[in-house]
Amino acid sequence: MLSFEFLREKREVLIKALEKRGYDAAIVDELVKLDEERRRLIREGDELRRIRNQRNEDVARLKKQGADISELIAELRQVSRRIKEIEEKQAKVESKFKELWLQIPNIPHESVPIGKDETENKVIRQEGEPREFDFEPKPHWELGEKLGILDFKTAAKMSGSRFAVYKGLGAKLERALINFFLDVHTREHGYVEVMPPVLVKSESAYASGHLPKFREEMYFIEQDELFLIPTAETSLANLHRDKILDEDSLPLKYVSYTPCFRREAGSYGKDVRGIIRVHQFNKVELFQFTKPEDSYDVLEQMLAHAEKILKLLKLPYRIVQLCTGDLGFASAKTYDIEVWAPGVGRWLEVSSVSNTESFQARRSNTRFRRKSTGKVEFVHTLNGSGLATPRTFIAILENYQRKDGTVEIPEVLRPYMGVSEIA
RNA sequence: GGAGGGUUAGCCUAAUUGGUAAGGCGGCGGAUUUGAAAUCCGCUGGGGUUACUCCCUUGGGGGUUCGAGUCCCUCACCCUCCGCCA
Repeated sequence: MLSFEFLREKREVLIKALEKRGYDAAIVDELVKLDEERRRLIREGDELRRIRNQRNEDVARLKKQGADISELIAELRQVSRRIKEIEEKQAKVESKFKELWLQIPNIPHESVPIGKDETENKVIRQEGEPREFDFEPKPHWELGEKLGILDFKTAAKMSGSRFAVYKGLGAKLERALINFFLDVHTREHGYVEVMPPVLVKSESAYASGHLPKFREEMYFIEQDELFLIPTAETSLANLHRDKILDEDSLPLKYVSYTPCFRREAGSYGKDVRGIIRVHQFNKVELFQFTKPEDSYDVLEQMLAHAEKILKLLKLPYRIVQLCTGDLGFASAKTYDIEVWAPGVGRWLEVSSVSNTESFQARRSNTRFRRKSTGKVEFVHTLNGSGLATPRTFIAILENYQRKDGTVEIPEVLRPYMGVSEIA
């Protein structure tokens, strides 16, 4: 959610931002109209309430004196009726306004390149060289099935397409990755480990910005009106909802391992094989609450924290800056990290690091009191995967595969695995 | 699932039979001071307005009333106990 400032004083900035993102800016006119209507009703209602408050004091006083107040009360009954009418109108206008306002995405940071979709994202740099193979590298689903560590047939029977059963060293590798990620971020990068619920109420999904726009992307438990989270970000954005934090406590750094659930509606036929795109996956998520002036430095730090994992795993990757057309709804600036997967011959997104500035903080009403002024301000929130496991799993199988279909385990994972290869 | 108790501002705590939320702490600003402490004064969340001595805010929503923290209904969350389950 944005400050109303953008609707009133900085309307051109808002319209320009929407256009850059490829949104229809016509919604702004409607919002302006509703906002004006809303304010008109507030003024009208305030005036009537002021009269009512004043006259009610007269009622109390006169009643104590034993005077006849029946006329006054009859008059006030009228005033109350009008107040009620106005309040009803106002509630309608406000709910319409809010509905539209919640659909407005964040304003892209000035450093974000303008572009219409993911084809216009910018590759900023590449780290590590893709390995030269003296044989044709196989895709992970072939390697995984042959090694008996991934079972797609059984998963399809149990749960349908886009699921996988991990077995034996496959399951262990998955668990090793999660533990390795958590250990690096808690020990080396100073994050506090958090294990949040993976089922959340709708208001939490609104706060994180996943509702209303991504309703179709989330699994919904109708009986209890709960959503399965698509990312730990959804839960973590609510950690300090409706709180005023101490300035000294910032930045607050959290790391969470959670399963993530995505319906992948509309992606039929895309990445149907293997575990590139699945309905349920594991992810270790970094999340920070910062002061506004620090958030862009923190964005770079978080990118480095996520990169550290790939460096330790010795996997080649590249950093991509998302253009305005591909930027996430809540994000003002995002870097993606893509790892090289030689078996499928593609760069795969394993992390997305975003600064939402105060966008989520407004929705979640998360603020801090600034010591120098004593005033409350919204914090900035940032999130980044550190990392998502399936595509890291893919990259390990495909990059560390041998000609005979066996896979070497990266050095740093061996203490977690207890073995040096999957054969 | 059943019974009872609770939710007041950043935190803590009040509020006769319904008369419009009182204090304390913390924080910020100011006065005083060589500086600090102490003391005193003001401010403290949201909104509207050219502006104000204006409006709103007692967990959410609704109702009764001229007027609701207070009475009624409903929902959420927390605590205690019972039942069920792990």
